Amino acid sequence: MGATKTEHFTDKQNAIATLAKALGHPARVAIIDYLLKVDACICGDIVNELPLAQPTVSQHLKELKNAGLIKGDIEGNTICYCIDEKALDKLQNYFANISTKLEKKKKGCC
Amino acid sequence: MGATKTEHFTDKQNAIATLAKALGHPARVAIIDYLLKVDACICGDIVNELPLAQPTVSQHLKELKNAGLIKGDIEGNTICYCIDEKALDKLQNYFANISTKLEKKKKGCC
DNA sequence: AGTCTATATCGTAATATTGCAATATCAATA
DNA sequence: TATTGATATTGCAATATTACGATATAGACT
Repeated sequence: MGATKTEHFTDKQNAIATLAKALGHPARVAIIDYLLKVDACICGDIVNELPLAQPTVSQHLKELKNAGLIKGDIEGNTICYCIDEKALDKLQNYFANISTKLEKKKKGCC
Repeated sequence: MGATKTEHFTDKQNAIATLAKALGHPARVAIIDYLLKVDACICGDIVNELPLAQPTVSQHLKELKNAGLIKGDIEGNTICYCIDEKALDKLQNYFANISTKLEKKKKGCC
């Protein structure tokens, strides 16, 4: 035991959970924030922006990449990371959908 | 080592990470889905809806509650869980904000 | 009081995540 | 081709998460 029973849930639920999990660490939220702040996405200085050692940052970048939240093109010597809009659209849609559903209810017991 | 260095990140980043982390497991996404689906939020049957043992479900509910995503009122014998709109609004705003920022860019290098 | 039902907590095993030093890789450049 | 600079990978220790059986708690109903 100890391993998540992904097979018992729907693909959609697993997909949202995977994306949410990737954002479930402040360093990775900080990375997304930074990629948004920087004008272009030619970024080789993410490591300097974060209060973590280089291998740790590299690992967080890998996880964001695996989850599909960012993509990284090799740009000669450095790597150009940027946000993958598709994944963020998925999340935005999910939460927008929840909000409209909650609007419609509004009678709730609590 | 091994513990997340929350103190090095902003409150906002930590707040989003906490909410996202709470949704970072398919069972918890499934719980939110179920609470949305059910008309009223008088729900004592979440355990029967999930393919997990009762203590496990209880633990997931606790985590959602700690993160502020749901609230639970004791309703005599059972407990009435329902979604806490405030937390979901926070998430929706966060992703909506990202989307508009991404709209404005659009020139990106990737 | 005793029983049933719903939920929480405890204890614990299996697994995953976080963080970093050391090391590897690989393109650019001297 | 040797060196430098940027990033990835490996290996490992500390910690956290996931899951569940056993047990506790507490209201409802005999």
